[in-house]
Formats: sequence, structure tokens, C-alpha cells
Amino acid sequence: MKTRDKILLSSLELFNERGERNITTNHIAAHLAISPGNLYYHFRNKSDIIYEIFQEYEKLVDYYLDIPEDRAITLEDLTFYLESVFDGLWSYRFFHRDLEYLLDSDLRLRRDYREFTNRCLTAINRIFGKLAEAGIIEPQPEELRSAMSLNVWLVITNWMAFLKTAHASEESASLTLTELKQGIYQVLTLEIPYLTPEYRERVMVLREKYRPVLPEAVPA
Amino acid sequence: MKTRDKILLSSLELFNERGERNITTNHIAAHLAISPGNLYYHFRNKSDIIYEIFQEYEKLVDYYLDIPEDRAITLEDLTFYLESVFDGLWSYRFFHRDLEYLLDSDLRLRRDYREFTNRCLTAINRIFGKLAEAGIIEPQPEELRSAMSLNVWLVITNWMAFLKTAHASEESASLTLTELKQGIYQVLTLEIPYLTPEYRERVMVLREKYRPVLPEAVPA
DNA sequence: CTATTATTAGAGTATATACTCTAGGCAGTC
DNA sequence: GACTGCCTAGAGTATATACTCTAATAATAG
Repeated sequence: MKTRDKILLSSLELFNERGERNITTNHIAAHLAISPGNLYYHFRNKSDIIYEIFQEYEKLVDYYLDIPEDRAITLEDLTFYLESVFDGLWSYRFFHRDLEYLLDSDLRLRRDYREFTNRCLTAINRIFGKLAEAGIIEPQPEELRSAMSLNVWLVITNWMAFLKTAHASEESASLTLTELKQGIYQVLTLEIPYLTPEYRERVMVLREKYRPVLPEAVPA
Repeated sequence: MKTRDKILLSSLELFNERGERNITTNHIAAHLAISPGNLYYHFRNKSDIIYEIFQEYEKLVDYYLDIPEDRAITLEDLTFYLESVFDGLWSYRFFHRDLEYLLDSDLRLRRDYREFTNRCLTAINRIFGKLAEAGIIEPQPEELRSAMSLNVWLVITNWMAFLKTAHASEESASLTLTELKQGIYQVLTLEIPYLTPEYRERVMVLREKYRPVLPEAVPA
């Protein structure tokens, strides 16, 4: 693997594990056993590394949230969207942690992230539309639908912070993808009142799969 | 005013304006035109300043969210709770921005914040309970009610980050309390499907008051 | 083989940051 | 007036951080 790619990979890994604020370019170089000079040969500065990682993230989520035009949507599609979005969130989890600072330090990032958010909101909105078309949820007026979409977005993007700040009892280190995906439970909670009678039961069963498990329930 | 209090006040002000990460103890001292030595006479370190500010925040919100045991709740109460919580969020808005880092650097803060979150969630849950008692929303099973409460919390605590990252088109500086309070619109959106027929219209009117205004609609 | 280009090492630097240390002032009190 | 306790100034420090510079080494093309 090329040094440049190794830098991106290690940076992401370290940022995710310890937070962007706690990882310096020297840390990244040391972790890769390369010199700082080498790192700066490949990237002009730390912002550029972050920006490039963001672009990967963006690409991934855009790929996941590509809603088909030509066919109806199924519950399996919905599951896929939810699972994928949380997978993406997990893989690039450092990003939302220091989001405001990152956007303040890089104008490109600010602009791109704004557009990214808008695309995501639009996608969520379209999913709601197609869910209604498919008879999974009751159709709602556009005004309500977009407010709901925004709420879905707010829940999704804040779920991890909630886990890390309010849940983690001992250390903050232990956060798992499984726990993160319990955010799906919260998202589906938002949809409950809008479900059609035909689909209500199936969605409730799906939701149940993501219900948080109490820690003591896990045997040794 | 005592120097100690001035330090707390200035710190809060600077943190809110420019973010905790961008404000050093030297900045705070300089802003007050006192020496760093003086600042460190009053506070052992930066964490202690932040911790004390958090305790004020905690106290304020706890005060706001003191739900009466003895009487029913009204729509005016609900409005008060929502307005107050967003007021608190505004006054201590630096806090949620760097939350994860702050909790990582101060174990007391982590513990206290976890308990604070739990108290808030309990309060929201109780508000839902009392809204049902008052016939404003339909009663719901406890399981659903607590998931809804959590969603309310997620929307409230993430609304500001959304505004600062996705909305602010030009600079990030311009965020107003009015904009922040449009979060109430989002929170009330969550409650719509549960409203009783008797109250539906009144709540929808209330919600309308917080609807985001498009920037171009504002005359000179 | 040679010339050029791409890559790397590693010492070094300017600036910042959180915090310390010493000396001294000021207000009250006996 | 001297003592005491509180407060303040301000120079200073150890460490960290993002980044630079030079020289050397590998890779590649002709």
C-alpha cells in the first residue's frame, strides 16, 4: 500500500479511537514509523488529511443513499439504508465528534458538509415519500415530511454522542457497532405513529431487533 | 464583582463565542486584563473553570425542569419548559460543542453529566406523562414514552450543532437565540401524531410560532 | 549507466499552551 | 507601625504542535 494511503488509513483509525483533537501529525507519523517530513511530503497539512477522509465518507454515504427512481421501496431497503448509514457513521465516527471545530478550520469542508447534509436530508425525505408510496407509512403533507426528515437526521447524527457521553459508565473507550446500531431503534420509534396497519407489525418486529440490551443480560 | 466571578463570566462568554478549544487561560486573563498568575490563584486549572460553569448550567436546567407534583400541566407549562431549555442551551452553548473532549478530560464532569442527562430524560418522560394526564396527548405505553423522551433529548441537544454546521451559510458567527428556538418547532413535530383532537389545533398554532423564517423574508 | 524524479529521514523551528514561582501590594487589626 | 491574609503582577518554563528544510536514498526513464 502506498504511503499516502497508509497515512489516510492510520489517521482515520487514530482519529476514531482517540479523537482528532488528541492526535497530532507527529502521532500519525510515529504510528506509521515514518518521519514527519514524509507525512508532509504527501499532505500539505492536517486539514488536508481530514478533508480527504471526509470526501471518502461523503462518497460512501452518497453511495448508500442512492434511492432507486424506477421501483418501489421495501422494508428490506429501509433496513439497508439504516444499517448502512450507521455503518458509515461508525467508520468515520471521529468526524461528528469535532465537527464544529473542523468546519471552522476549513472552509472547503464547511461548504461540502453543508451540501452533504442537504443531500442526506433530501434522501431521507425521498425515503419517506417512497415508504408512503409503498404503503408502509401513511402519506403526509410535505411540510410535515421534511420536518420529520430533519428529526431523523438529528437523531441519527446525535446518537453516537449520546452513547459516548451519557451511557458509557466506566471508560469511554468501549463503544461497539452493535450499540451504535441501536440508534435504529430510535429512528424507527419516530416512524411508529405513521405506520399503516398492514405494515405496523412487521416494522415493530424489525424495531425490536435493535432494542438496547441491558448490560447485565450478557452472560460470560 | 469579585475576580473569581469575573473569570467565570468571561470564560463562559469567550467559550460561547469562540469555542473552548480556541480559548486558552491566557486569553481569558488577557480579556480581563489580569495576569495569568492571578487567574491561577483563583482556579487550579482550566478544567476547574469549566467544571464550575457546568455546575451553573446544571443548576439552571434542573431549576427549569422542576415538574410540579401536585397539579396538572398546561400548554403554557410546556411552552415554558421548551423555551427555558433552549435558553439554557443558548447561555451555555459552548458546552455541547466540545462535550466529548471535555468529558474525557474530567472524570467528575463525565459522572455529573451522565446523571444530568438522566435527570433530563426523566423530566421529559414525566412531562409526557403529565401531558397525557392533562389530555393534551394520548397516553402511551412506558416503553414508547421513554424512547420518545430520548428522541426529544437527541433533537434538542443536536439542534444547535445542526444550525452551526448545516445552516450558517456565510460565517459561523451569526447564530441567534431566535434561530435556536426554532428547535422547538422540531420538538413539537415529534409530538404531533400523539396529540388529542381537543388540543391538536392549539399545539399546531403554538408550533407555527417557531417555524423557521426564510432569510430573504426579512425586510431591511 | 545516467539523469531525473519521487520518496524518505530526521533534525530543527516558531509559536502556543497550560501552568508555576517569586515578589510584592493592599486592607484590616491589634 | 507591624503583622496577617488575601489578592495580584508578570516573568518564566516545560511541553507540545504543526510544520520546514536539507540531504540522502530509491525508483524510473532514456
